[in-house]
Amino acid sequence: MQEPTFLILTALATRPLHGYGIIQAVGELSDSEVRLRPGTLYGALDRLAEQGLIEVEREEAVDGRLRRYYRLTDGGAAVLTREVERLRRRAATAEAQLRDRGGIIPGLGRIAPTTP
Amino acid sequence: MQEPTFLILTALATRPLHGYGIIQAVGELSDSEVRLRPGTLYGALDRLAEQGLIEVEREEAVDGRLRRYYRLTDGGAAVLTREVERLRRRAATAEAQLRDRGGIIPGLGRIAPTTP
DNA sequence: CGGTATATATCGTCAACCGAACTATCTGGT
DNA sequence: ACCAGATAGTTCGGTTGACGATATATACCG
Repeated sequence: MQEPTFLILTALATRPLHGYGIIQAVGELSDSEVRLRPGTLYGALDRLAEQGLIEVEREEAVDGRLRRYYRLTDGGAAVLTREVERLRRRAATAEAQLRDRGGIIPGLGRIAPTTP
Repeated sequence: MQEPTFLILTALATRPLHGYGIIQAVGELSDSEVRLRPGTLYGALDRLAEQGLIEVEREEAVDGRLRRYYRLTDGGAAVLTREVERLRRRAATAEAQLRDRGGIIPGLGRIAPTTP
């Protein structure tokens, strides 16, 4: 799962949102690091709905404009939870490897100290 | 950055490795969850070298077969470090959102405003 | 009256990953 | 002696998902 998809699920975790609301929520959740584009969003929305991770909660007509609200399904929440654990494991593994940067020589121990 | 790329950099963090060694290391680092394919690896290797995140350390001819060892550059280590922090932040954000699933906190009521 | 914000849809493109096939050598088992 | 399997690298074609751009439409503010 890529970052935009992950953030869409994250945004929908607390409450149902419509497309534009998701774009804003993702911006806030990522400290404005990720700006979701419409092309990314609506493609992802269709895909995630097809996979059953999200579903249309309701469709509202506000001033003649359609607002389609999406909700995270239980299945989607489960997938997101697993993904969170996955990210944590990856981060921990990489950090451990980075701490060993410089490497060791068997029998001699570390030659390059872990530079703080 | 996607998972295979992330794991390649992770594998190279401790010591230089040749292509096949990277495939094995990624398998171990991911608890056999990720099996890197040659097509993924060699494409990523070229790309990462072009970006300066890794570099060819040396080329060894063992029994007539070439072994090309790649090393993580300082720039690559910096990028990987930033990526680790990014993953942690994403994981923390998603977890916080998931905790709010349903949105009601007993005794306090809803913290975040409802759907606009 | 024009710019910004709200809101959704669609198009073509590109990067990255994936599976598979191919070559080649060394090692271990039968 | 032979074959399977591990080691090691290259290449190709296909698919997915993200991206940028564009289009449409209304509301609000200065």
